[in-house]
Amino acid sequence: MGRSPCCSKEGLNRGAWTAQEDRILTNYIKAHGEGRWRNLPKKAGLQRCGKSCRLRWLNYLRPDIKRGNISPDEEELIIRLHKLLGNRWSLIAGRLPGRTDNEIKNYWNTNLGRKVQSNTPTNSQSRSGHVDQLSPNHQRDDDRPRKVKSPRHSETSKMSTDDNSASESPSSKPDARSVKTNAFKCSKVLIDPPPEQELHRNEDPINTDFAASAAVDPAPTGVLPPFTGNIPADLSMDDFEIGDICLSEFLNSDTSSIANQGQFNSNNSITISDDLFADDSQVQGLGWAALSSDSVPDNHQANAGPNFHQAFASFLDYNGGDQWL
DNA sequence: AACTATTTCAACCGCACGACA
DNA sequence: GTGTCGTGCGGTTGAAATAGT
Repeated sequence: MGRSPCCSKEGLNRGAWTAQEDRILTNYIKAHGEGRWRNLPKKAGLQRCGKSCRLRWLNYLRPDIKRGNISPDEEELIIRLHKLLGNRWSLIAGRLPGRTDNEIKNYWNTNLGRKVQSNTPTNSQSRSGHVDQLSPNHQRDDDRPRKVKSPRHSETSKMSTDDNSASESPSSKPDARSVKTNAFKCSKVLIDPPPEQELHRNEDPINTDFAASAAVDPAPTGVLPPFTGNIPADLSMDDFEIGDICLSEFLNSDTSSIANQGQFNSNNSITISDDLFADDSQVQGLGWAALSSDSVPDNHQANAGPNFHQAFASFLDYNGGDQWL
């Protein structure tokens, strides 16, 4: 397609940003807002590529960036999300307020990838091609003690942003949801379906065996049963497709908005709102997610096995006992 | 103290996608 | 339908920091 490069690279600064460049970029964006990255450097008076400006802002200068070490809770969430999503760092970042995809990617490559690998002795990384992205100098063959993480403040850019974080700590924004919210690139997510006997497939929407399945696993309509354990071990990444938009929307939504999209029923089925059916891609996505099938029945009611039910609940920050509707 | 090896992570790169003309 | 623009994504690189000798 012969695209021209995003900017002429001649005469542009590369490498680490200086405090002055950070200041210029921050001031410009505060005054003019984000976007138009290609023209931004020229207008702001920066000798930088537009992409570089965008990256610097998104990964470092934004006021809602959370700094400091990844907490154990965040780490656990990253592991769980990575298990479901693979290397879709922006999606994962969307569930970690204040964290960037770049930061999570780096953290995974330097810490979690190895940790997860050591916890899963056999071929856990080969399923979808992730957990194998360690660059050569990241690969280690033992469990030597790791260096204590310490700040790598350069004399340049870090200083300016530390000021930033000090003045606007994440704790002052308890409701910050995420740094990035949209991620549409994921084309396929694969999850093992629960064991066959746990799937209440809806072969015939008119004549389903809901009564029988509800008797096996009763739960009040509209209320998710508490999920206290880990993701079921038999949930893995094969044989099961989820559409892009559905999953990203689910993962980037709070439970209140999800409540408008679907409802868990007493028989472990999910009833999907008409709104979702307005978009075929979402229908397919949710259909696959709920049914491990590639269709959704006419009555908009899809069935999910208990395992999938629980996994979804956990990923959506479900807090036991909350009402979905 | 000096040097080398290792680790970390900010920044870069190429590509893909949606919007638009 | 085609090409371009604007943007976002995931993979990779390499400078700097740190640990080890």
